[in-house]
Amino acid sequence: MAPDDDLFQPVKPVRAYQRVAQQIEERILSGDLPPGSRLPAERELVVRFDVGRSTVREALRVLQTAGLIRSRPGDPLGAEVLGVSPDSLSQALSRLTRSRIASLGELVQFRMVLDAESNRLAARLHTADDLARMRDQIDRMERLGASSTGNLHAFSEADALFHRAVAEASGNSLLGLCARAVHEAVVGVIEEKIAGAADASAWMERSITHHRQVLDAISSGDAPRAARLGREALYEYYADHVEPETRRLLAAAVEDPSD
Amino acid sequence: MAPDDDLFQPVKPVRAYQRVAQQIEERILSGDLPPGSRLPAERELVVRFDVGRSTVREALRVLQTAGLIRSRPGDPLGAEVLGVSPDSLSQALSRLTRSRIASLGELVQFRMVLDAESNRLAARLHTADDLARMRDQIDRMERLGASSTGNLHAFSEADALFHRAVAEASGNSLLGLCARAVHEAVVGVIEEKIAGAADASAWMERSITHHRQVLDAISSGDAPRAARLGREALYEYYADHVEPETRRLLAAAVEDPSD
DNA sequence: GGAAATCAACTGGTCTGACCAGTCGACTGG
DNA sequence: CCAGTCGACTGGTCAGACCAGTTGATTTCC
Repeated sequence: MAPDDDLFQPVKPVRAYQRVAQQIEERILSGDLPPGSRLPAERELVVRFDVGRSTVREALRVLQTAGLIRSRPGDPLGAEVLGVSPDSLSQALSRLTRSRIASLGELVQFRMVLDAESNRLAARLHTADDLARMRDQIDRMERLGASSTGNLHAFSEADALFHRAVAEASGNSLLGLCARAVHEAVVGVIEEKIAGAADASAWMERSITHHRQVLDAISSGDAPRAARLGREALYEYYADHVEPETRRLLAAAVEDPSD
Repeated sequence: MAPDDDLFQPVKPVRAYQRVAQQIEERILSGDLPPGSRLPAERELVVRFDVGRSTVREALRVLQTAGLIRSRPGDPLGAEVLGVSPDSLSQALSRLTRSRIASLGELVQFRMVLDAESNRLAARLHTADDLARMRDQIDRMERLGASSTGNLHAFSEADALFHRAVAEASGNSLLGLCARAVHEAVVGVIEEKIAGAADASAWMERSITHHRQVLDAISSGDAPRAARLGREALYEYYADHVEPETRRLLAAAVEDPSD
């Protein structure tokens, strides 16, 4: 191996706040500071790291932006460790979309891929427990839908939990995490545009039917059908809301002849 | 619609630095501050926003962490606007992995899904230009491989450009961006463990062959085959390096009967 | 004795003012 | 015309102060 010019590399200055943030992040990611535990107070960190308070605060700001910690004025226990969350993921995705680097259509198509693959893998690798969790959420959705109080919040929470159960069954948490992040990014982009557009109870009805079909496909191990159902549902739901010029992307993604 | 209790929602305090950061981010994402343009100096922002310098600095720190701006001491022009970059995406993914929320196996499996879907869509939607770009990179890889100088850096750059070309052809930039982010996260996790392990020139040889096959499948519109090739290559390359207990995940992902 | 009001000791959020090392452009001396 | 100097910036850091809010112990009042 010829050590041509890789021997010396440009040295980049490391700011004090970076060293502080990195040390704390290391402790959190390694598990030394589990979620729920508390960081020392800012003024305490100042003496421990031997830096100024502004430096500590910039470090904490970075960690907070990354969703690793949360701080609240007046809390005598110090900042709370949250652990790793997909928040920063969805934030990054939402930025990509809002800056029009990625269109809404791409976002939805991306989620179609993610959901379809989650469903496919879940159909293959699920356990009885996984199926029970999914069934529970569908039952809950049904109760909420029947009561007609229009409690959409609880309904979409059950929906989220269903998807989480599928992601767990798939064995790949990344798929579920990313799907959730994409979903949040989509919501952040179109927001109210959909919110009250359609008749809520009719929509809930359809949603429940769809979830039942997915559960059926997964529990019977029909991977291709589970995947296709995931894609179709998203297409049906979002196709009318994406930019016309990207709709063909969705169409290409939904009509997958391989399954 | 029953406005039960959604009428009033808990009000959450908005910090001064958040308002500052949000205003600047808005200008960047909207295009008012295109990449390459400059922000006013910190002390200038202080008077414009009418806040303290620490507040301005925390706001800039947040934006810098998100990869939206870059600042350098002494620069009389102020912080440089970078525009939206996928850096924060890969950073978020890398954190998920390092915290062992996502295992290496999941990461690789995730990339299998991403690459396979990129290839699949590229096989359907490619243009002649796309194909030319891919061919260019393969040619470049071949020249680099033949010269046997072992310039791995340039080789992997050509590899990255090939994948970017595929992502562009697929019409979904998100797929490529995420794949790249995952790739960086994987590299960050196993790093040298692979670097000099195998014979470099033999590996380049195989890599070139694989890329030729993918290009062939894409240009002939054979979507299922393109997808399968993408999965298999990753499996072949990484299977030995993931944790044994997650290898079955990879196996489940690679042997997709649907294509 | 027990519930309610009070208070002191914190917390994080913000501001001010200062100093440093580095960068850059203009000025200056050859 | 070029090299060196110098001063006016920059961002990075620190110290110290004040504020509003939370908290828990203390005191007050029924």
